[in-house]
Amino acid sequence: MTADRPNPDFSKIAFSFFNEIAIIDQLGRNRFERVLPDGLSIAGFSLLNHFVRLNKDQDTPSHLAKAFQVTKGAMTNTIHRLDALGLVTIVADPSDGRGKLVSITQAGRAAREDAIARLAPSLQQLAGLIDPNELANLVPTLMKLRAILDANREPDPQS
Amino acid sequence: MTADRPNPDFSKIAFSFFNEIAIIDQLGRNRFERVLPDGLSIAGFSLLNHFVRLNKDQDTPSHLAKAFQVTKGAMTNTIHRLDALGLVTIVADPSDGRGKLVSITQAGRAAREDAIARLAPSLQQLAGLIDPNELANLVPTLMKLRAILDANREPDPQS
DNA sequence: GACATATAGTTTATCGCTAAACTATAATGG
DNA sequence: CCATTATAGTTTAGCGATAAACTATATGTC
Repeated sequence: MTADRPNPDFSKIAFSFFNEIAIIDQLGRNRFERVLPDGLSIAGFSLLNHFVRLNKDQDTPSHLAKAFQVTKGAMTNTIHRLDALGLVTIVADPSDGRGKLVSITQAGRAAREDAIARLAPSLQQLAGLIDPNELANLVPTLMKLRAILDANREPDPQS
Repeated sequence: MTADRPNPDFSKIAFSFFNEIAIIDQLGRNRFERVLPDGLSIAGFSLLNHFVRLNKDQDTPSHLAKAFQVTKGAMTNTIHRLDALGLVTIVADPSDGRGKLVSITQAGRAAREDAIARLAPSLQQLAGLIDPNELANLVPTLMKLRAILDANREPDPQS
């Protein structure tokens, strides 16, 4: 007897949810971006971090774009900025004439270390303000939601 | 005996948390933005929605910037775009020579209704994929975190 | 009342992102 | 083998946001 249009409660909840998400993203992004060194953005730092965390030192732009769920254009931009800073190198993929291979440089590793050190005070402040368990408990649910949103978006505009 | 630098667990949790937040924000923003009418962005829709929800029909740009936690420049941009679309009007504040007053127009109310209608299928899809309770349970914690982040940011660069 | 300071809004430069058009190379299948 | 189609990467235009510089009006203080 109901439905046909979305449950009004769900709409309200979803609106609140996405609204909080958007503000937290902005505040979090801002908080971290301002302590990052020189020309390093969160996008750049994340890329460097990716190489270190996964213990890779080579990856293709296309694979990186997928891993970070950004468009190829966005990844081109991020990579080129890091390259200009000497934090990654870009070479042609010998086994695929279309492809390139991105590697983190020694300077890139150092920049990542430096960034982490600079992030520390900010994280430390948060650690004193937020219950780690509360935060930890959120993560699995967020991951699930992210997966649902990811799997159910409009046919890939661009992969 | 520990500490001095942030608990490594907390850092990891915080990284995961903000990472999920960023991706969800992007996916959610994208999902909704693409169904919005003509030149209406989420920023614009949110502003129109603000007027209707709070049953206001006048507000100052400065107050709006604070309400949405964006810079004045961002709000100038959003308002001017809505004005260009005829969805709000901007007049000088008679009681303050510096100020302006923004009002939603009849067309603005209609555009909001239209936007909500267009959002419906997307929300309905989500309602079928996500447990509303799970989502609802997240919101209070997110609000708390948002408040903490908001209260503890670097001295307002610009208010 | 005059000067210093605070507040309202705009502008410009920069960044990250998307979308879409474009180039070049690969893979597929008649 | 050649034509079609898919994939890798780049480029351009546009949007929302920040930061910082700037104009104009208010306010507060001596």
